[in-house]
Amino acid sequence: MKSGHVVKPVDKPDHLAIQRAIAAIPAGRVASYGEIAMRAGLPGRARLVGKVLGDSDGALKLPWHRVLRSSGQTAFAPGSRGFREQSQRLRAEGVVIVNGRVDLQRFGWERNLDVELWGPPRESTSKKSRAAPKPSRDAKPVTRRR
DNA sequence: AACCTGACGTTGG
DNA sequence: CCCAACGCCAGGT
Repeated sequence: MKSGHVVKPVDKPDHLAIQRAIAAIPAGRVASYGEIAMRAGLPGRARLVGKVLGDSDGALKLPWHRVLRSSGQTAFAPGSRGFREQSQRLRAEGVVIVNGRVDLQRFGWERNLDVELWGPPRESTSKKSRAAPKPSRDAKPVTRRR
């Protein structure tokens, strides 16, 4: 049977790669659409990641709730069904959400070492961050050499 | 085929 | 921090 005029929702290599990447996010950690695209070998294709998730729409057993925007916010409108669903699932895994936002420095799958070692870029207009880069509390004993 | 629409991201103002 | 402009690309009209 070769007349495959019926294409399954997801069977493209790119989609499969994305699904694998999402499935690989450890519980209790989160990753941005861009990171997933990157891990899937598709840099710059964050949108495709959203597409895949939207199409599958929970049909697949993927940890979709661990995928956030690069800002640390969910892709759903605050207060919406999806927003609450995702928030709840994340909290259930121990992910802290403040103002509908997750600190990617702490819960990101691949955290940014630069920030952990050098602290936030430039002095934020905030009150702190003067002379105390102060690594994240759960920052591992990164044997910072050099 | 042109045009619009996204579970997005980055840069600049 | 908010917003606009692009960049990106698969699908639907």
